[in-house]
Amino acid sequence: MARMTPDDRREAIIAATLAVIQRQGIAATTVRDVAAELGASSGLIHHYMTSMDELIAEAFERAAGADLLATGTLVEQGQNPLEQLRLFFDSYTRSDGNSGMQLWLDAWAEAARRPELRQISQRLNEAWQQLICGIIEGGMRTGEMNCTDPAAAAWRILSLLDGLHLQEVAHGDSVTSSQVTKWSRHGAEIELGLVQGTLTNY
Amino acid sequence: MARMTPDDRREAIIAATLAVIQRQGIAATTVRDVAAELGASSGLIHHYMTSMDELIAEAFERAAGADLLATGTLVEQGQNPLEQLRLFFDSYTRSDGNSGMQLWLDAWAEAARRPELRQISQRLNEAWQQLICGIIEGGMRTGEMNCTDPAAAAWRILSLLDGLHLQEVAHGDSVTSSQVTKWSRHGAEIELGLVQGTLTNY
DNA sequence: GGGCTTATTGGACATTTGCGCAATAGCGTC
DNA sequence: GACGCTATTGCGCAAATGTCCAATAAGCCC
Repeated sequence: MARMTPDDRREAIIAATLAVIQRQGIAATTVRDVAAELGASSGLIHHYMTSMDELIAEAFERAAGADLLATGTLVEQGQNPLEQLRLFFDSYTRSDGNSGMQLWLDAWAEAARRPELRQISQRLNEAWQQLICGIIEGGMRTGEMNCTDPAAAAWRILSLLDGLHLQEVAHGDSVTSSQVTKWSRHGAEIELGLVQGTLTNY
Repeated sequence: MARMTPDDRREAIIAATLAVIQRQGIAATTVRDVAAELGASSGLIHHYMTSMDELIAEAFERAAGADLLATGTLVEQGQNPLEQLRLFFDSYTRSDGNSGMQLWLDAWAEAARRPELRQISQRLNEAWQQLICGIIEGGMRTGEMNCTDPAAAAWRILSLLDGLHLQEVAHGDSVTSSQVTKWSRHGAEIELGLVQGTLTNY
């Protein structure tokens, strides 16, 4: 393997870890898999990461953080709160199918037993809620949206989305992808006092 | 180890498995751990269970099935759909703190890797949805509740509850237990056209 | 008490895992 | 071109895991 700068190599390792995690899930990811994905030896991984846990935590943060950033950037391009909310749902629902959600399922389950992972998972989830909350507050200022408690509404919208998406990813066909899309938007509509169809037909 | 009836032994194994799962999670549960918990040899486990997956699946089914049955029985005692819905929320929110939900988090995450577990998890989740759906349909007959699609509403109510509860169990303090209680009921109120406070103040 | 059925044992086996370490080789410096 | 630093290798090790199996012994029927 070509010799690299420590910084570059570290990035490459995280990227490779990410690829493996998205393919097999956190629980099934091994040092050897990452090394193979990287095209390097397993010893190299341990030269940069003190433990497997650190590797997993770092990769998860990178992956989940990237999704958040992507959606956040997209939302910013919306001209008004309603359009921002639509962009949010578009981005969230589309995010490369199920691999991203499986990552979250693993993270939530493991959070109870891996403190580092819990911290990251919690921080990112709160950031997602903040993103929605910001849109709602904007919508209340313009009068497009209406609710009594934006923070609570944001948690409900996010949780409904996660809860539905979870069923789709874990069980496949009891809740379908299109139902997740339709139902989560419907939930947001009645939550924010929007006319039915505002988020689905446009 | 004292010799037991196959039926009794099987029960004892499942109980021991459950204890280990609740202590360490599904992913970290091993045959040897279960044997130690049981105070027997590891070989005995395989005399009754053809594989580790079957063992996990059976134990999960027992625990999660019992919760469902308990809530279902409680709901049946409600005199009218509205009271049934209240009993449902009471039962769901109270169920022995977080250990039950952590079990579900493990199950959802592991479902992708353990086919038998996925099947059971899916069946039970659908049963929960059916339970809620039945209440809603009853409420529509009596005119107490109002919604366009009871099945979809049931999935939304369940998913919102799971999504919120998930945050509480995984992250501890970004969403609190009382917020799960309040917010999930609020979601059901607006979902079913109930007056605000119908499910929270009574 | 003898014999039969089978619950139970306890370890063997192959595989996989995270991790460490001595040896190797790539790259910059003089 | 030689030298030194260190990125990289590739194997080895100990521990853990699911599964299997021959040996053992506990209960039951006669």
